[in-house]
Amino acid sequence: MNIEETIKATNKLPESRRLILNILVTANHINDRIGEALKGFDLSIPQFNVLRILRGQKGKPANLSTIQERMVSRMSNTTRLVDKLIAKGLVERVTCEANRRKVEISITKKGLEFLHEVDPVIDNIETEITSRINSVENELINEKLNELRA
Amino acid sequence: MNIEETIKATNKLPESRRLILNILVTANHINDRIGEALKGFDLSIPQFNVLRILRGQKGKPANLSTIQERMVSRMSNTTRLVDKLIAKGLVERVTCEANRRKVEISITKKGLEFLHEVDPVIDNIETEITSRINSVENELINEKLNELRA
DNA sequence: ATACAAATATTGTTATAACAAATGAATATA
DNA sequence: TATATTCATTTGTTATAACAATATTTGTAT
Repeated sequence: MNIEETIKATNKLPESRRLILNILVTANHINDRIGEALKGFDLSIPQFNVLRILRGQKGKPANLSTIQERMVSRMSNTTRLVDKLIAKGLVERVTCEANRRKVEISITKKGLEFLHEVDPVIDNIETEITSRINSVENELINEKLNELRA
Repeated sequence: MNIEETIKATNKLPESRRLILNILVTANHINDRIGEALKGFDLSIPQFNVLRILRGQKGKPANLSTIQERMVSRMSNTTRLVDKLIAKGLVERVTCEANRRKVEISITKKGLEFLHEVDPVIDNIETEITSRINSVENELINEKLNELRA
């Protein structure tokens, strides 16, 4: 289904707006699918995002600003987001000794095990969605999206 | 800049996740740009979205469910979103005589004039972003995004 | 007609996000 | 060294979103 149908646009959209809307609607669709799956794990998308970032650190702790700059969707209060993950025992935080303004945040063993359970569910969704186009097309869209953000 | 750099991914991303992340990050980028511009008009993105939907009705009022199914980002409480627009005098609501469960929502003259001011600002952003790729590429991405949502 | 179910919107409540201000620590400057 | 400035995070407050429950009207079956 094309975007015009999807959002039931009544009048013809200019080419620029059509692409913009399509990207936004598609992103929304993806978020809905992933968010729905994460609900089964009592995890929000930003929380999942932070967990993956911390795992990506491979043991090395991250401070708040590092997390923020790597998040898909930048957010104002990452502190409280981390608080939630700490409350669940998935993450831990110690104040950095070298620079006591900073904090060192890292994923716990429990957090890693938890992610390990969640991963395949999300992987399935991601591959299911992207499998509808081929590798060449995938790569092309990647390039073009990069250009749009340039 | 590619997504790996943009989100500073430490390890190589599988092709499926890379595309998914790229779409999400790009959508976020677009929303940030548009949201920033709308702030000058004291308007949120969903509010702007509703106004455009109502204008698209060309005089014919819309009820809540119609608005919801046309929104880029489906939301649970459209009632209160419309309330905000009514408070600003940009929209009006009367209960539908034919089916008194429904309401008839329409954009006011003031709302139309207001949109007319906002439009060029958003148009500029949309064309500025999309002008970085050509028409053929634009069309191709549109098609492929449609397939991803299929 | 009456009762029951479905449609449509609203309201209440709780969680999350956005924004601004404040804290505390490090660094630069005089 | 004292003071100001900047940095990194936290906290308070307000706005918005998500979720569940509640009207209210309509449609349907008996």
